[in-house]
Amino acid sequence: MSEQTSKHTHVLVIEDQHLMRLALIHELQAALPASIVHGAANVTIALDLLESHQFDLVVIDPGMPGYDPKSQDDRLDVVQVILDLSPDAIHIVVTGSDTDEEWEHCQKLGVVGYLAKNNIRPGALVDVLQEVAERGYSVRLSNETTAPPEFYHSGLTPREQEILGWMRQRPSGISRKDIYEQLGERFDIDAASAEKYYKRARAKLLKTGLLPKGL
Amino acid sequence: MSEQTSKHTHVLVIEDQHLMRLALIHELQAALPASIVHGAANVTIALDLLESHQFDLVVIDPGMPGYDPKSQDDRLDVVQVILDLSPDAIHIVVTGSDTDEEWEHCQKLGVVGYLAKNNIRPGALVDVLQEVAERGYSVRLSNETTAPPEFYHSGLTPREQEILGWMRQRPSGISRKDIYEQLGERFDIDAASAEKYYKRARAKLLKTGLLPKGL
DNA sequence: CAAAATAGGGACAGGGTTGTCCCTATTTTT
DNA sequence: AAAAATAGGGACAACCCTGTCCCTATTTTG
Repeated sequence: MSEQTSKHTHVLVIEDQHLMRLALIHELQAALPASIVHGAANVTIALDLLESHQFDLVVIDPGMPGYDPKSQDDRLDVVQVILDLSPDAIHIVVTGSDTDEEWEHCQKLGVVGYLAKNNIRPGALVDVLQEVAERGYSVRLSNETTAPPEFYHSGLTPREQEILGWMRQRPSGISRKDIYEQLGERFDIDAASAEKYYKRARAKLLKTGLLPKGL
Repeated sequence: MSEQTSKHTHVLVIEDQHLMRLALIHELQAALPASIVHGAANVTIALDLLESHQFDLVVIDPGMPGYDPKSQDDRLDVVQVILDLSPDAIHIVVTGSDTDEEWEHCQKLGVVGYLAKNNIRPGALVDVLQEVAERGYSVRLSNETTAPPEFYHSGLTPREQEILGWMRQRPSGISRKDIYEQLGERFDIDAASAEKYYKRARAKLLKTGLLPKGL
C-alpha cells in the first residue's frame, strides 16, 4: 500500500508508444497543475505500479504488445485487469483503433472516458476531464478533421509558434486586430503583446526568406 | 513550384494523431537544427503541401482515416502516392502496426526508413537519420522493451526530470558519482552541475513528501 | 580508522522568453 | 479625405532555467 499523503493528483499513463506516452503525460501535467504522473510502457510495469501506488486517474491504451491488438478479448482483458487493480480511480481509454462497440464494453467495465488518438488535440484532455466531472463520461470517437496544415520553424519561440498557428487559421472577414484580442483573452496577455509576437515571428520568417502564404 | 532558396531542411510529417504528429515534429526539429517542418493531419492536406512545396524529408504514417488501416493495399497506396509527388525526398514510414512484409513492400517503393511507433524513443530520430545517411536505410520493428517506469512531477524543470530519469535507472554497483560523470559527458555539462540538479530535484520531491523508492 | 561518497545547501552570472509600452510609415476601409 | 488597420521596429523589466563554483555535515566503503 502506498502513502497518499500529498495533495497531488496521482496519474498513471499506460501506453507503449514512447512519444505518445510522453505527449499524454505532458498534456496531463498541463491539465493538472499539481500532479505526479507515472508512465508505463507495458502492462507488466503498469501492474507493478498499480500494486505499489494508488492512483486517482489511469489512462490506458489497450493496444499493447504481448496482446493481440486485433483481438477484442485481449484488449478488454488489459482494461479489465487494470480496473480491478485500481477500483477507486477514474479510467480513460485511449486508442488508435476505436469502435463504438469497444466503448460500450469498456463502459460496462467502468471506464468513463474513451478517446480516439486522432481526436486528441493539444489541450483537449482538460475538456475531457471536465466533461467526465460534469456528465460522468466523455467519448470522442475517430473523427477526420479538416485541420489546416501546420508550420514549424526552428528559431521561433513557442509563443511565436502558437500565435502564428492561430493567425494562420484566421477566417476571411476577421481582422488581425480581432485575432489579437482573442489571443489576448485566451492566453491572458495584452492584445498588444500578441500583436508583438506575431510581428516578430513574421519578421523572423521574412529574414530567412520563407513565410507561408497567407502571411 | 516552390522556392528552395533557404538553407533549411524542409520536412513534412503526415500523421493523423495530433499528439504524435507534434511529438514527431519536435523530435525532427531537435534532430535538424535549421529546419522548417510542415505537419499534415490527413492525406488531402499532405497532397496540397507536396504540390506546393519541395521537401527533403517526408515522414509518413500510412494508417490514415479514409483508408482502411487493415487493408495492406490502402496503406501502400498512400505511401505510393506520396512518393510519386516527392521523388527527391527521403521517405520514412512510421506505423503503429508494423510488419516485416510491409517494410519490404515499402522498400521496393523507395522508402528508406521503417519505424514502429513503439520503438521510437525521444532522440531516436537522430540515430535513424544518421543510419540512413550511412547505410542507406534504417528499420526498427516493434520491440517490447523492458523500460523502467517513469516518474514526472510538476515542479521539476526539464533538466531535473531528465537527470532524475537517468539516476533512477542506475544499475546496482554503480555509484551516483559515476552517473554524474556519465551525465556530464552526455549533456556536455559539468559533473558537478548534474549532481546539483539531482540534489535539487530530490529536495523538491522530499518537500512535497513523495520521492520514488530508490531515491 | 581513513577516505570516499553522499545529502543538503547558498551565491551568482548568463541567456532566452515573456510581457508591457511606445514609436513611425504605409496600406486598406469607410 | 479621414479613420482604422497593418507592417516593422526599439527599449525595458521580470522571470525562469541553466551552468558553474563553493560550502559543511553525515554516511558508507575500503
